[in-house]
Parts: sequence; structure tokens; C-alpha cells
Amino acid sequence: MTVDIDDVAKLAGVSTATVSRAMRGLPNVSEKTRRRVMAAAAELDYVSSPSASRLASGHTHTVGIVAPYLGRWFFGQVLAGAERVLRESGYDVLLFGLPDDAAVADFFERMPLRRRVDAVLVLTLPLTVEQLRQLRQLGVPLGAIGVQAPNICMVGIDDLASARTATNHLINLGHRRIAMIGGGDSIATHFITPDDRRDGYRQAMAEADLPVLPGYELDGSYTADGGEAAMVELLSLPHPPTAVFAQSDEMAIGAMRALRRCGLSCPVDVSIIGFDDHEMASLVDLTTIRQPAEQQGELAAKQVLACLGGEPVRHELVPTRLVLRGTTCPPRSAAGVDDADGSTTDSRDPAGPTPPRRPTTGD
Amino acid sequence: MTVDIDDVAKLAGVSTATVSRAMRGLPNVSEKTRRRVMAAAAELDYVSSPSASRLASGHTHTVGIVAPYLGRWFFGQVLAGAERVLRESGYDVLLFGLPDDAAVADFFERMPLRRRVDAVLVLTLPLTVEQLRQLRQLGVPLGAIGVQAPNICMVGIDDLASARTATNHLINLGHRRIAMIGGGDSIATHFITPDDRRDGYRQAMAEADLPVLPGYELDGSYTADGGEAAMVELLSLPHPPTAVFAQSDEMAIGAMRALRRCGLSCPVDVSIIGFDDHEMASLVDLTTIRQPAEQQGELAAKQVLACLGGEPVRHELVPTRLVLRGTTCPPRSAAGVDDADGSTTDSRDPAGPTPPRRPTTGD
DNA sequence: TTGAAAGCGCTAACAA
DNA sequence: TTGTTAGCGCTTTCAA
Repeated sequence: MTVDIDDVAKLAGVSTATVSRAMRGLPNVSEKTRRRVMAAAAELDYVSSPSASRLASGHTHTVGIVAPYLGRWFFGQVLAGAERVLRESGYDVLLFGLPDDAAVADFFERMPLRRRVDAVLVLTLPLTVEQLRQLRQLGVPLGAIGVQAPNICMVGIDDLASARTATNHLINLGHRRIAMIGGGDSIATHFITPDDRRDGYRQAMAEADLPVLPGYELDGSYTADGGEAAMVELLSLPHPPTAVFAQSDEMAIGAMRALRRCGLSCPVDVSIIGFDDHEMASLVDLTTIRQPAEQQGELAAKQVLACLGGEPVRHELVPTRLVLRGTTCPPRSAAGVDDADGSTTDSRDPAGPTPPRRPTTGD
Repeated sequence: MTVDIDDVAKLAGVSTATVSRAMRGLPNVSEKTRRRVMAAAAELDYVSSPSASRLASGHTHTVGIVAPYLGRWFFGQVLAGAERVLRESGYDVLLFGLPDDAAVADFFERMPLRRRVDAVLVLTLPLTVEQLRQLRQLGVPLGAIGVQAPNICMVGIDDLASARTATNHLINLGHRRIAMIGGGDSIATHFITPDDRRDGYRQAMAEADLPVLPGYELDGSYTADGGEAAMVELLSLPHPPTAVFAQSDEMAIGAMRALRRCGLSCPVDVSIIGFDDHEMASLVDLTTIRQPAEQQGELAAKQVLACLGGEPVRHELVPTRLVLRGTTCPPRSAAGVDDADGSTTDSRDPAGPTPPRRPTTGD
């Protein structure tokens, strides 16, 4: 039924070993023979059986990608970048989404990656020490995005410095009452993004001698709804903030919605800065910190491929930058202040500034 | 080094065949033996080699998923739904993104799915007749989303009726000059989404005796930038529309941006309705047609699994519905008209209406 | 540079 | 219900 290596060998008049060598491009085959083999293979429309070659060689030519959410913007971008690099390098991508605790538990109990992949890419997954140990036990190169751990490849951004930049932008505009919407306390040891961003916020505030008022650090669960709820809470404080740093654009956009529903104007009443530069950020004119998502996926994929090629483990940080748009401006009380920060590049949105908005009055 | 089926057999005091049967849950094994085998396997931390069992059995327990864009919202949602169902059914997911012509060409030339998967899921990929033929030649069940073809599973929506609903909504509000932003002419025979939505628009217009003015059908490439460009063109017509039906939320949001940049108000100057109910639609308060993306992924996955179980090919349409938000209202000239449509359920956004906006004046 | 042959680890007939 | 055994289709020594 299906044509196998023997058929090709017969047609080409060589042994199966030679067919195998020729088709994999090994050097110890004469050009003449290789041509004959390739011609025979083409004529028979032969494709080698991956199961058979995996069994015989022990290599799967497959990379496993594990991600918590496949449907969210950031993960989609990272996945797109990683998949493209792997596909173009001839690797298959085996995908595992772990959207909830049950899925995580099941995954680490059955370890479906065992004997199935040559390398694993972990996308921003909060890992416990034990889970990381289990992944290590797979005995294949590990790559991670936003997860720092010894002896595994990783790419990421400087969350702390980026959060400082965001906060400094608000401070430099003259704000003094600046709140933060972030993620809750993370239990996972190796997932430090929310903590780092929080620390960056705190550092910037401390350096400017500004207090973090009670109730100014809220959990927005990294969702728009969470951001909206957090903003509502902030607005009910005795001294509501004049500016908010949201740890993600989704939360920032949720916060903007809360303001709109309250009849308040962003940025005139409250300035908001987000984080990510989600595709929708430009559409809602959101000032934010841009992080290159797809590029991080590409880099992480290249790193594990390099490890597979025998190169040493690498760690890479990609740069972020402040993207100025229309949701931040000086507070009503203050005069404009120079806005500058050494650690990242400030830049106007290439699309150009949008016309300033009038505050909408609530009904 | 790695423990194999023989080790387990020895420890359990049975033959390898029995181990194989016991571990796969085949019926012809006594409970006592099965327990002994499972205990031995657990003690040795044994996991069977997928390559070996695939080679021996011919089954891969893997489903290939092919999608044009992994990073876009709709595909992320569908992928999340499909992956979850497949994972929970014990199937591996092999992922292929085909973002550009080169990737498509390469994919269909090398056919990396051959001998690698038990079924294939195609997500909204414009397929030529020849490409579809090649997929069929894989000899495995095929499932598709938004791609109609004989004898393959498919889930989708009624694009034509949904587009009519969208257009009728604008008509019922009293609009007469209604334009459409869609996709260009599709070359692919089996990818009829843009054409169906266009036909729905045309039908609704014709039934209401409204003309489709010259220049009222534009290509927005299904991107925000394309939508913005199309809107700019519409605004430069001798008789600009008072309402626009965009075939996707991304294009709708781009069109909204164009209006904002021109100092025009949505919906007071121009009403806009989108399509999809993208997560951002509620955040920018966009009236739209909701289609359940994740659910379509789940259904398609279930369909191919059913085919794998010997059931016949199925076709399923999932319902869409009009979601009323703040970007549509009667045109300036007209009095309000009753808005009703029998084919779908009209509903207020559960989050409730937002306060009406004042038109912003351009500077 | 090529060929012969022994696996790779499992499944599935067939036999018991 | 269980065991025996012959493959599944390739890769990789080892010899030539």
C-alpha cells in the first residue's frame, strides 16, 4: 500500500542504507548515487515514516510548546513567532495548552512530552520547583519565556526597569497620586513578572519620594474585567489616584472602560499607562510599554535549536520601550514637566498623535 | 537506560503482550493481572514509546491543526477550543501555521502531515481545489472551520444570514447610505466567507430597495489598518455613507480610528457595525455580530474525533447574534425606527449600555 | 562509497 | 486469559 524504503532501494538499485543516507543528505554518498535515489524517491512519491525513523534514531524532530492560554494575545504572538522558526527549521510543533489547574495537574502527572520531543519551550507558565524538576527530567533542552531558572534557555524583558519607566513617565508628567493594577501574589517561585513589575513601580515611587497610598496596589488578574473592577475600587478611595500604571494593556483598557462608565475622562481626569502594546492599544490610543512578543517567541525557538546543535544555554533580554499615546497627560493641578528616562527609548507613536479629546461629561 | 516493556513484563511476571494489553486497557486481561502490570509499570516509572507503538500499530494518536495565522484573535480562540478537546481526549496536537504564500507552498509540497497524524483540522484556510485534493490524499478524516467541501467535517456560521442581520440593523435604524468593508475577491474556491458576507449585505440592501452606491464595497483586508484606509476612502466619496458594515471587528475598529482622526463622531456622524465580537469589541463599545469562536474549535475537534470513531461526516452551523452597543444609532436626518430581525436574537450587551457620547470636535 | 544485518520498542496475529 | 513470534520501517554499526 504505502511505498517504503525498500521500494526506493530496489528502483534505484542500491541498498536501503544508501537510500537512508542519501535522503538525509549525509556526506558519504556519491553525487551520482544520491541523484539516482532522489529520482526514485520522487517517482514513487516516497516519504519516510517518522515513527520508524524516530524509533530507530531516537530523534523526534519535534519541539513541545507548553503555554497557559492559547487564546490570549501575548501567547498567540509568541506562539506564532516560535512556530514559524521551528517549522522553517524542519521541526514539528507539539502544542499543549494548560488553561487551568486540572490541566496542569494532569499534564505533570502524565508528562505527555516524554519520549516525544527533542526540546521543550515553556511560555510564561508559572512553574513550581517540582514541576521544573520534572521538565528537567525529560532530559532535553528547555527554553522559557519570562521564566528564569538556572541552566535553561530563556528570553524575556527587564520587567523591573520597564515598570520603572512606566511609573517614571507618570511621575514626570507631574502626577503624585499614582496607583498600580497588577497580578495577585504569585505562588509560583519562578514566575516573577508581576512581582518585578510591582517592584519597579515601588522603586520609582520611592526614588521620587512619593508614597504608595493604602489601597493603591490592586489585583486585576491580568484581564480587562479585573482591570475595570480595580479601577472602580480606586475611584472609591478617599484620595483617588490621578494616574494608574496597569501591568497589562488588557487591564488598562478595562480601567479605561471603568472611567468611561463613571463619566470620567482619560486622560484629563485620570491618566493610564499600560504594558505590552497589545494590537488594540493603538486603536484605543493607549500609552504603554511595548514588548516584542512575536520576537520573543522566535528567539526562544532559536535558542533551543541552538542547544540542540550543542551550543550552550543562553539568556537574552529584549528591549522594551515607552510608546506615548493619548491616555497620559499632566494632572489638572500640575504644570507640564520634562519627561525623560535613560533606560528605554521614548518615542511618539509612528502613526502620529491623535487630536486631543474633550472630557466627556457623564449623563 | 530507559525502561521498556520487557522490564515491566519481567517485573510483573507476564509477557510483553500482556503488558501491552493491560496498559492500553484492552478488555481481555484479568483484573488481577492488570493490577500487577500497572503496579510494575508505576514502580519502574514506565511510559511506552510513542514511536514504537505508532510504528507497530499505525495509529499516531495525533491530530494536525493547520491555520493561516496563529497570532490573530479568532484563530487563537478556535485553537484554544480545539486543543483542549483533543488534549482531554488523549490526542497530541501537531500545529502548522501558514502565514504566507511561501509557507503554504512549502507545506503542500512537502506535506509534513503524511504518516504523522490520524486526522487534520483546517482552520479558515483558503484552499484551492488542488490543495484540498492533497489533504484528502492523506487518507485521514478532515475537519474544517469556515471551509465548505463535500465529504469533510465542517463547522461554521451562516455568514450570509449574519451579514444580512448586520445590514438590516443599520437599515432599521433608518440608514439609507450604507457601505461595506470586506475582504477582496478570494481566489480560493472553498473559502467563501467574504463572498457570503458580501452577498448578505447586498441582499439586505436589495430587499430594502436601497442602492449600493459606487465605491460602497471596499476591501479592508480583514485588518485594522485596512479598515482605516477603507473608511478614509469612503469619507472622500461625493456621498459618504452614514453607516458602515465591516466584515470583521478589526476592520470596524480601524474604521472607528479613521473617524476619530477626522474629527467625526461614531455613531453620531457615522454608525459602524462589526463582525466577530472580538474581545476588544466590548471595550470600544462596538456593535457587532457575535460568533462563538472557541466553541467552533471545540465542535470541529469533536467532529473529527467522532469520524475517527467511525461515525459519519457532519456539518454544523453555530448560531450568531447581534450584540447592540454604542457605535450604531439612527442617522441625523431620520427618526428612530423599530429594529427587529427574525433570523437571530437581538440582545443588549449584558454589561449594559454606556452613556451616550458627545461628538468630539476636531481641532 | 556502499551493503548486510542487527536492532529500535512496541503491537497484533495466532496458538495455547 | 495469556504467551509466542513475526513484523512495523527505518537507522546504524560493522565489513567490504
